[in-house]
Amino acid sequence: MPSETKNALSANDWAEAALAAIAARGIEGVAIEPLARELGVTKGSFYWHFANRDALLKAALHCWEARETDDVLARVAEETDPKLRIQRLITEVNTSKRASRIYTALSSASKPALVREYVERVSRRRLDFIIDCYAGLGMHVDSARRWALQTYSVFLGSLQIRRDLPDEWPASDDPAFAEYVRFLMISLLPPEARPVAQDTRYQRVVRTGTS
Amino acid sequence: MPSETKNALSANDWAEAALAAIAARGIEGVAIEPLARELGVTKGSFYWHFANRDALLKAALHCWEARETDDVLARVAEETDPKLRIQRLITEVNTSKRASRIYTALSSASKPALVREYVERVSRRRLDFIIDCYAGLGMHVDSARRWALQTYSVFLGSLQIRRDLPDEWPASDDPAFAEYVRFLMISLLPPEARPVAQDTRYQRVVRTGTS
DNA sequence: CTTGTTCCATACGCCGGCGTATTGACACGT
DNA sequence: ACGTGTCAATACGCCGGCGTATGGAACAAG
Repeated sequence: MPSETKNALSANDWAEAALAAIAARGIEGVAIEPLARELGVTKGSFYWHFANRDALLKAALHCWEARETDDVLARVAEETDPKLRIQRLITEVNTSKRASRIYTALSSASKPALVREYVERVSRRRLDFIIDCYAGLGMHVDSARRWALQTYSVFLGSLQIRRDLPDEWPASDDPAFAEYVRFLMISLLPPEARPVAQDTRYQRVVRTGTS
Repeated sequence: MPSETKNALSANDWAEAALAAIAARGIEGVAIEPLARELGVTKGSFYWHFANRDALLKAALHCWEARETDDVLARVAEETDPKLRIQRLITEVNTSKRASRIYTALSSASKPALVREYVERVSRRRLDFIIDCYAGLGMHVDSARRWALQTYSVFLGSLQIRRDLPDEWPASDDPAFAEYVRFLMISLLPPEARPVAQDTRYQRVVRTGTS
């Protein structure tokens, strides 16, 4: 019987620690002995739970995929209105720093082919989801694909900028941040789906030549 | 006298090889002995040109910064018209795979503080340049900043997507690629600066026709 | 009290990469 | 011919991480 009693470590504890290590030190930072030290144990523990380092990586990637797709996408998918869905996607730009660090670390990893497999699957599921969001607005597939590519690019690029230039990125409580989100709400939605209220100046700008 | 005669290796050769290694295997892939093997020499050569591994990294980063800012930005800056400048920036999305791999590898690197310093400087110079482009269109600084953030995000995100989902990204000769670039040309320019010719086609595409 | 299971510690051999020290092979001026 | 400077090969010690082997503590069941 697996026991969650006592202070014994579980395989999941190791996987979580591995994810933390990826976020902190990259994929190469997932080393057995340092992790064991952090967890207050020795390698002996690890090799009881896992066959080798690759098995640990696989477990960690499994956790990551679950959280990064099933969880996040399900959270956004709660919103049934396609327009509000996209808006929620945009605000998700401000996700945790940890999540973005893990993503870039995995994306830049070249060593185990295993990693690329997970990254590709997660990316594809995300992109497909966004394409569906835009398709839900009634546009053609090709068009939805373009809009989705742009929106996903903005999402990924924002994570990157927040990492590379943390000072340039407005904090969540900064009015400039809300301003930027509103800006994206307009930019990343096709004209006929754009929010109609708020800033009339934006509307005047956007509606040039239309109507 | 430094000699470019003979088949002797120069420090620059090592720096270039280091950049190639970063592109291929990440920052951790910059290891002296493997690099020496690739270059057909041994460590003895390396430690004559450099004090240690960090010195090599520094030299490689220096090359990278020069190429990634001075060169690229200068190439775009040839275009004096701000609108055409931005358009040229957009087409630069399709830069070399190697450049994007190096960038993500460096950006995700956590170990040497040296790397972050270079990444931050390059990123800032790029972003400032884009902000200037939009400011050149006559918009306010705050607005230019928002547009620039969006455009740079699209740029970075596109590199990421090309890496994570190479299949989803249209090839340069694919008509879908030209289509997407035109789409971005419109999306990433404020309405009053958008190309007029394509405007009607854009509207037709966006309309939810069933055809 | 023995026996078995679960979880971890210790000790070991191995390998790859870093950095140093020493030596050697050419190239040149004198 | 001889030294001097340039660039590279060889050999060595070190360290950190991987994986294995073995032993042991805790605990439950009989």
